[in-house]
Amino acid sequence: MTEYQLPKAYDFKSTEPRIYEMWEKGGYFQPSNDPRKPGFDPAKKPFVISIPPPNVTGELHLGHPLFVSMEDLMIRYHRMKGEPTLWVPGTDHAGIATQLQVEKYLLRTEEKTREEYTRDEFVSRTWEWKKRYGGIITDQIRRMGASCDWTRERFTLDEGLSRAVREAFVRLYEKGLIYRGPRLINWSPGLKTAVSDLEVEYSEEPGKLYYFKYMLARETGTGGSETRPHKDEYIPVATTRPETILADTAVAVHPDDKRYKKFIGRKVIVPMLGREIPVIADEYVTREFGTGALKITPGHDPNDYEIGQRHGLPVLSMLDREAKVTEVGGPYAGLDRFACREKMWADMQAAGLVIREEPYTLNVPRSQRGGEIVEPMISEQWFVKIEPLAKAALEAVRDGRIKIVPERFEKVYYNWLDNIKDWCISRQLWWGHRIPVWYCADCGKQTVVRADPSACVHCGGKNIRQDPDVLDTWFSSGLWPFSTLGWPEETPDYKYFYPTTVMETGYDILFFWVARMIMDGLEFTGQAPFETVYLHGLVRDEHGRKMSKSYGNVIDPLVVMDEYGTDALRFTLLVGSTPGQDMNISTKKVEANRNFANKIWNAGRFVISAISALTPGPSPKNGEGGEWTLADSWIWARLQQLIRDVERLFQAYQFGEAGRQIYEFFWSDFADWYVEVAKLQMQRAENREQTAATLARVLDISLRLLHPFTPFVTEELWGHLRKAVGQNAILSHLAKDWPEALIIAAWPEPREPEGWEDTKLADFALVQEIVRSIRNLRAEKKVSPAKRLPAVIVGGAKTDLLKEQSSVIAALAGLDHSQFTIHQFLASKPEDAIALVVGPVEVHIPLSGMVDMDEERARLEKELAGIQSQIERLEKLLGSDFADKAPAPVVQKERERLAAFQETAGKLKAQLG
RNA sequence: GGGCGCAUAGCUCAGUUGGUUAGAGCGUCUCUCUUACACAGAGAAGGCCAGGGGUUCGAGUCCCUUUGCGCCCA
Repeated sequence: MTEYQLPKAYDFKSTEPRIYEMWEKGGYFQPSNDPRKPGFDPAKKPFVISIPPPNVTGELHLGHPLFVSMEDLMIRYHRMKGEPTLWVPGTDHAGIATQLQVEKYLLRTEEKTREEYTRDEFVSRTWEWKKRYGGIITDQIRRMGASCDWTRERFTLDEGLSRAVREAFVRLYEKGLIYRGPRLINWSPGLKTAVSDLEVEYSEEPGKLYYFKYMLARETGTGGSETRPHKDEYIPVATTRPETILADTAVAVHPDDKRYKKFIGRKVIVPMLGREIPVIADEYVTREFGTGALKITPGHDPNDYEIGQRHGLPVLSMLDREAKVTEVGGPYAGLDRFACREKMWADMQAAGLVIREEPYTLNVPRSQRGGEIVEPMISEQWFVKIEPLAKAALEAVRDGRIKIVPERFEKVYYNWLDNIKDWCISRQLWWGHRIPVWYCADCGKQTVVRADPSACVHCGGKNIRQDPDVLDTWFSSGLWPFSTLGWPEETPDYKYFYPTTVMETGYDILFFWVARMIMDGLEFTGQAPFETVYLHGLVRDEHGRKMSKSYGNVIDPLVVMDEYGTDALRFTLLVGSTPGQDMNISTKKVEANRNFANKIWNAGRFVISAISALTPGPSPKNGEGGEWTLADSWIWARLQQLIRDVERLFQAYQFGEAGRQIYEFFWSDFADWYVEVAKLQMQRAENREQTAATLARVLDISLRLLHPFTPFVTEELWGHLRKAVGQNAILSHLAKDWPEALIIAAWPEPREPEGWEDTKLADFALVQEIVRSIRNLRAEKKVSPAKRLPAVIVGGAKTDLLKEQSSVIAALAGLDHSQFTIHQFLASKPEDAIALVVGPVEVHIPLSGMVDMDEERARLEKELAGIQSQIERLEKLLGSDFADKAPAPVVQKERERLAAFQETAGKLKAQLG
């Protein structure tokens, strides 16, 4: 018989790496039904998640542990259910972020800027960098306990995925869904690249509204006009960006605006430049805003661009790629955009064109990456014509092929897709998938092909040059659920594992990513890429603030894991969250859950020691061991209840609630009550065997239920339990179906109640109530915990039950066996005793010398008053329409409660009387 | 401007087919190192579930509305 000497506290530091290695080496992360292996059965439905690929540059922040915990939870649950389970890991090349990071790195190490390298050199440096640092994030994900199949790990820039990108681009191009052209896009002057609408964030900032005069051009008799301002005639105009005046091509007023109606069709003169531009009428103009007249700059404002399109206005670009003024700006050419603003305004002031300026809150477009102010400007870029894709994506959610959890995000999704604009997919970067378009210098046509061409497909000319731009990273991410499985090849993985089952990610990338995956999935594979989208909330600090470095409230998950262990962090994230809702996290919570892990550990130690203590001796009574005790039945009934609840909650994606219930059960029912009773039962030879068996069974099932939440401590402990049970001559039969590791142990399946449960639950609850009320009294009367108290219990109808449970009550409440009696009735109440009434039961505690009769009377009266008010409430309730209209069982329950209160009241009155 | 979320104990949050004077963790107060655990055990205090109206026999839960905070889209 092995003696188990488990440490007093759970040591996660030495456990976690060892357990993870065991899992990974054991091949448990690979699907049980693998199309790459013999004996594969294509008929079995797999459960598949593809990881939201983290940026290869990124280091772990709290968003990662959240999704890792969620997905690992789902994966482990389904794996334990025996389903073939695949979680595909990988990373994303994160074009802009990585390029910036590498540029910084090269500047630091080699003191060279990107431009000092050739493109090929730079890209190969970036690959080197990726090889060196790209594993950091995946190692961190491993540390979280992620059970993903690392043999299937992918990277968006690897060969297969690049082929997928190429295929997708060419297909869209051939279908006419990709086009190139000058359009108004968001330009990031610092990064010198276009960014998509989604990559721009708007922030409210204090600024100014500038009012100035648009002088009307003098009208000449011949109907023309000359560029000399009319003396007094002007249109007052307000703008937040005076420098853009340089690219104005019209002034617009509302067609019904009495103030300006007369000017419509005339010309005004662009300040400082003297160009003449028309006054046009457009209903877009809000008469109430500013002066009611709007300057139109189609080249630098999205709304103006549209108006310009409507009116056929010319488009001028007054800024270049570095946001310096172009020759359009005449005397201002070469100035920086902000310097130009100041100089313009000063010059206009001098020219008498300024009316006034006033403070104004601006909505400043800033780059999501780096935060610099983004300029809307005209640029030649590649776009995806999104409407047909969006329509299909809308339909897939509308008709239920894809379900979004929580449901309210479906509305957000619809709203976004209904108003979607074409997607700008080209980026002026070096790191990424290069656009597969070659321009022919001979015939001027484009060659767009799957394999790199050596000649123009139109004229055969060799003089071709590939487009220098790369694709938006999200273009490749959108293909992720199927490109990672081999698409466009019909690989065995793709055929079996696609479509995937759940897409789990944060609601903040519903548009960026989820919507695009759905569009791409439908377009390229003809299928929705997943059945369910589960969206989690964002992690904030303990007071609900966004975590940010400047705030100094960032919680580093690695530090947290070092201090409290991975399981504690996982459990905190899982239990503290509700679908789609942001969660606040604090190390206090993690600490509390570290304590829970320790609780699991110690309860386990106790169970294992109980099992080890069970030696085959002279058989007490019969070979089967004793009958189940009340506590045995109770804990078993509670456990079965728990299994049913957990199953229901898992089905509804209520993982947090499921975790909380398991926690409650394990700590409050199993550890606090059952284990305490079990200590007593273990002392009695006739109960010993089935007690140890119950401890082992309940712990086993609890560990299984907990495993998806806290995989490390449960795996470690379960290993010890398995060994202890397996080595035990009496109990080894319990473990005969247990596999070699918990990660693949069977998930506890819910079963229907058998009918005996309610009575046992109620009976044990009564025992608990009695124990609690005695403990309460002890605390109130400051009775030393060591002191054994005498007691007389009057059990009435419950006498048999209480007699049977007398040793449990005595042990848990600290009663003195030799002075503890249970009676059905009692003719006269004990002298000098305190009376406790617990439902139908009276407990008398003789406390000689400690009973103050007045105080005692007051206590009983107070209790009676409380009961009386309950009785009144229930009598009123049962006398109302409630009795007729509420469902019978509900009414019945209340009647029973009333009866119980009345009984208690009667007993209390008897005490007082 | 449109949409969404949140408001429950001192703090952070649960509470999903509406079932009857509301739960947890942390914090606070009292006891206890009782042979699984002081990362613990026992006990206690603490809430007109943001305000108002409605539906219902019954509302923290459903509907309307007001206020405050937050987010998304334009």
